[in-house]
Amino acid sequence: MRYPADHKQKTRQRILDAAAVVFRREGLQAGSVDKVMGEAGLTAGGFYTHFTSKEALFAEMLTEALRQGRVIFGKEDEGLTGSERIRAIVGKYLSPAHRRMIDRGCPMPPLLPELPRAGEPARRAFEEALGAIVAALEPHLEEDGGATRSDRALALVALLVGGMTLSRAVADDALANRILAACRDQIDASLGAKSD
Amino acid sequence: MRYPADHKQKTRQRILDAAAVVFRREGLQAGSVDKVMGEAGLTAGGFYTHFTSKEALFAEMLTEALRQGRVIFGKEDEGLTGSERIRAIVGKYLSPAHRRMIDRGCPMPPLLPELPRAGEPARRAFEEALGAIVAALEPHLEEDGGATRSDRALALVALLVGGMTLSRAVADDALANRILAACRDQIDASLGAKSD
DNA sequence: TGTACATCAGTGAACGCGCGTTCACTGATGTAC
DNA sequence: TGTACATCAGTGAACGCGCGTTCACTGATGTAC
Repeated sequence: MRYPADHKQKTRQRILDAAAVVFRREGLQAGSVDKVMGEAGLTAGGFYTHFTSKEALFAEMLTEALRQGRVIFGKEDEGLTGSERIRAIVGKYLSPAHRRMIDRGCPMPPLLPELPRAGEPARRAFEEALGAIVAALEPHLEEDGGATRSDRALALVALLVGGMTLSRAVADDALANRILAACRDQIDASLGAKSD
Repeated sequence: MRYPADHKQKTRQRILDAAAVVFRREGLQAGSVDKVMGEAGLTAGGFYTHFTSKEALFAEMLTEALRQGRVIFGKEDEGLTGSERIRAIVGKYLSPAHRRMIDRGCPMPPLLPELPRAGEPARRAFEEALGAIVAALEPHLEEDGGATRSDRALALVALLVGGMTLSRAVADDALANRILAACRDQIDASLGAKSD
């Protein structure tokens, strides 16, 4: 090998990182190969020595972005357990800072609606990631009536994703923050007791 | 006037109806003027006698689709009140039938993530519609601790939108239905008492 | 009633542009001697 | 150490295509007489 062994691999990773930013900001359609390569400091032509197609890049980028998110769900505030742990995660997720940070934030709110239009690999990647997120959350939740802990985790993820999506869709900042607070309060209440 | 007075207006409405279908199915970027006009049985060139731009069509289509949805939130199951009314609305919203019907269903799950990328008129249209939806729901909800009834309505909408988005993003039907059921159960529990 | 005409909603070809993808080439790199 | 060479990641021009938008035109319509 005439180049350092990891040279190509590092470039590939740079393209993946750029794609994560561009696709979250612009969506699957408007996030073009040109824009991704430009964000990575490269030209469009070289793209195909690293990936077979734009669709393949999207699926791999989604897999990795979800894996990073999973780590956050799993590791953040590791000292805490139970409802305290859930409250800490929810507080960070449904925050104005996360709302503003579309292109570095959770990939679910901007990209999930693209999945019904995207290919099978992207959908399967998401299913797997969702399973891992649920697995990370459910030890800290309790059963409630007929609802298992993983059911409660699924509903929690739905509320997080829906709340962030709604909040980002409105133009008025005060309303956006009210939406986030309302969702946090709802979760607080459902965790029992300690509502304010 | 050489044509019937309402001829042009009916065509305009046909284009709006076609746009509602095409944009929900394909998104704002991939839903082209050509496709919309084709869906309406027309050719692309005639579009600009009815609308000034694609962006203007999107904003007007969104306004109308949300208005229709608002009517459903407001009028469906008018005999019922309180938590029974909420349960009826939630049952229809978080149903497998609605999950399958992307292009005739609620415009929020497929289109809200486009709004941060779309123009101001579309965002304002959504804010107004969200206010109306909240107004339709809140009489049937109760305060809980620090959360007002409109806060609870906002969180409810977030859970509906998030649940449907998650459900449509997975490929496996059984998992999709589990997600819908988990969200329905979560809402049931938060309405108090009558959980199963 | 029948014919000539004015209207205008809609057609279809054309525009400049950016898309995803291909491919002949370049030039920085490390190797061989 | 210095020079000639082989490698291959990345360049940039080109492809066919569909986009949003424009505009000269068409032809079905209702009106006038």
